[in-house]
Amino acid sequence: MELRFYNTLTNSTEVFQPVDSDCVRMYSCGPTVYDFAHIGNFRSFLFADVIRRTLEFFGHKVHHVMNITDVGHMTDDAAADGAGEDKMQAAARRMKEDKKSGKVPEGAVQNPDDPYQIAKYYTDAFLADARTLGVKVAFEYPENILHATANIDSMLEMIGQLIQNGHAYVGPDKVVYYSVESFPAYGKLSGNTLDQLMTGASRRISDENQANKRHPADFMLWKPDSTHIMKWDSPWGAGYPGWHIECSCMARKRLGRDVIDIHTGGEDLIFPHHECEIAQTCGATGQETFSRFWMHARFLLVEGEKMSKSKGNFYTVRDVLQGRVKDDKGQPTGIHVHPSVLRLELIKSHYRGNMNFTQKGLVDSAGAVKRLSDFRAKLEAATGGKAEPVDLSYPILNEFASALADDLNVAGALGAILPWAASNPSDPAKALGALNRINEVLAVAPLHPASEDSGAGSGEAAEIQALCKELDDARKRKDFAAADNLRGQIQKRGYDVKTSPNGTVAEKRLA
RNA sequence: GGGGCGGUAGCCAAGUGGCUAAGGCAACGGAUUGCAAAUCCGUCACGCGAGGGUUCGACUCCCUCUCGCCCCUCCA
Repeated sequence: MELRFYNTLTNSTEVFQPVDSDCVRMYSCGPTVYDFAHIGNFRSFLFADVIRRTLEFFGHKVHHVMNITDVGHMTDDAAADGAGEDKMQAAARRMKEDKKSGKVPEGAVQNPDDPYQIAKYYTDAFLADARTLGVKVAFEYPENILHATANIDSMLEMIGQLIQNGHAYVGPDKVVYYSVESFPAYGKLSGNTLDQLMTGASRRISDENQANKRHPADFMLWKPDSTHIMKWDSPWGAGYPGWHIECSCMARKRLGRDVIDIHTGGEDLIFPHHECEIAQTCGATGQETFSRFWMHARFLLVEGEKMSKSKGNFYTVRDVLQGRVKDDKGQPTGIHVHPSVLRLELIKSHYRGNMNFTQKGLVDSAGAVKRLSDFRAKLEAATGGKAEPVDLSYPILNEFASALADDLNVAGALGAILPWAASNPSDPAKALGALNRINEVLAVAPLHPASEDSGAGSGEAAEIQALCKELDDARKRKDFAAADNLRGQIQKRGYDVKTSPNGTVAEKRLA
């Protein structure tokens, strides 16, 4: 089956073919580790995960690499926003407050003034969240998730190559800049052209800083700064690297190719980040192409609005999982969300449209996850767990695959399998085989055990069971008022109450 | 101002130049139930942001407008 992806580089949907047929090499822009990653970040990471899993579904071997930005970049290279505080310093300040208030566990970060400790704290949190949500590459740390600070050498090497190739220069301020005019293709990815950028509407670039550059769009590769919180020796003085260079270097180094297959990120990274990466890599390698495909996920909205801390709709993964999503009255629901539910919620709509994250959507996704899980349980019961492998000629699998092959149409794929998951297949062993393959991509059923929810406490489970027993007793003696009351109590604690042949059963709600 | 993406029922969300515009949720009717839940059966867009144009025929192609989102500053 032909795989087609929308390529930001050409603004069109193209048939995907790897450069080398042995393996697809893809790189995803990962998180900065100055704070917890939020669900918008994870929409992008999960989008990359779905690409990877889809490629694997179609039989490709995939080498997926992601970066962790732990260099203490300034909030702005040119201090144009007035603050100009180093992000790592800001994190340190926040960390000290959080330690005082007990938000950071005792001993988690010994010394907040050590940027590596802060980076480690948030890196660990990111990896934990990513694994909880089934992001495959997170299980390949540290081989395929690379720290920028561990790769300064290759950045220095690439900067040297760029100077040598005439793509970079040392400005009067001793800063090493990339010369965008030396790279004619600059702007191809984003559609921006140099003259348009020059007259850019933002006007937030300081004149002082611009005076040192040959062109206003020239960007920093290395900044000598002996006062910076994180600094390394270099031929251009002790300092730190520009933001864009790490991805160019680490993709090349770890993937072992000058030209890779797929590069992913959020839509905001198209310009300047990815544009600059292309200029750097191609400037250094002399190739015309850095990545054949550039794929970008649109932004996530929360209840129809931009996510922002001031609006109170800013959620981390753990906020959602631990029931801190607010309902329409602005109160936390208190209902723990199963990771599979959040995963599905964040991947279920097309990546090229804005996604609206809502409490209602979460409940919706919980229903879908439950249906798929119940379906699996039914098939396993019917077959004793013995699945028969099926190929793409199996009708449902074919529909599922066709949708995915068409620019990652997850919603279309779900449209095919959800009614199927409510049916009674005549060949349960084959159906189970199909479900297994489908789940390689979706990874939502069975519910993976990495759930923090599983620690709900055996005490609670026993209590709920006792309440169910009481309920059954009440029903037996036809004390329906008491029964209704007990049912209400159980429901209030986040369980669905069901009547089964073996008496009342309570199931924890998934969202 | 420039570059890019999107607007499909109460909500989420596919899709196609021409059979009856997927699927899910919600809602409604029925079976079932002490009542519910779960489950099962059924109903639910004469319409695809607005207006033009091309066409035998467009929601799908073209133009204009409009709304939303991202970027031109760090940001998934």
